Amino acid sequence: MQIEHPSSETEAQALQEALAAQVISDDQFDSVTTIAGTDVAYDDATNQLVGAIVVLDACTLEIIETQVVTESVRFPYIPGLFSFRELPPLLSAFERLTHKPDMIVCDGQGLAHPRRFGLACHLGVVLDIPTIGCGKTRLTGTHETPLETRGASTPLIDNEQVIGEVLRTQDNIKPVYVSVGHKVSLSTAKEWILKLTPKYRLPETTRQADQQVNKALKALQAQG
DNA sequence: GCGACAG
DNA sequence: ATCTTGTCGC
Repeated sequence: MQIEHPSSETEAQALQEALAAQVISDDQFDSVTTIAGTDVAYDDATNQLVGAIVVLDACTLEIIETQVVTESVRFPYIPGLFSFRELPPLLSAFERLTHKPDMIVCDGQGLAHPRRFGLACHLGVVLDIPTIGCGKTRLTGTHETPLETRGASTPLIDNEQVIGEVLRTQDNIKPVYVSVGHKVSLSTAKEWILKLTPKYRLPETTRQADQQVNKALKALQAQG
């Protein structure tokens, strides 16, 4: 599976604007028994990207399957055009999965994006799978600071619209930025992120994917 | 014009 | 992302 590879920034933006119309921001899924996390890291020495998808049991959060791939960079990192860089390795990893997840939590924004089409939306639309965006830092929008208690949240606003939720996942710890990816409502996305953060700031899905990516990155650097 | 800008 | 200074935040 491959996405279209834009050859310019303008072309990429136009593609996002066209695809953004396909995003569904309501709950459109049945039961969620497995949930996956994704992460991508960059290796300076070889100019390659390492992408990982880890599938967890949605109830016990035990790991069911892991797939890690290493590929050459096809698009530079440009804020707002993040998905064109990270999607290729993630799609490759997804194709290899034996256990296709019922939902995916992405390491980045969904609708909380200048053109309402962040990585989570792009992955969700391309795979037609429910996705949630959960970023560590803000890309766009303004917000009040949520209370310091776990579960507290404030709306993320851009152009008079609610594009996401700033959610405190642990007491006195910096909040995360939750937004709709595809086929999952904002309120449902928020519930899932809370369920996936019983102990740490970031969702277990993201943490496991991050761990796999760094393990592969270390192995890559040990070679040459 | 300057600053800000997911990873 | 990664590294690092220094400590409100507009």
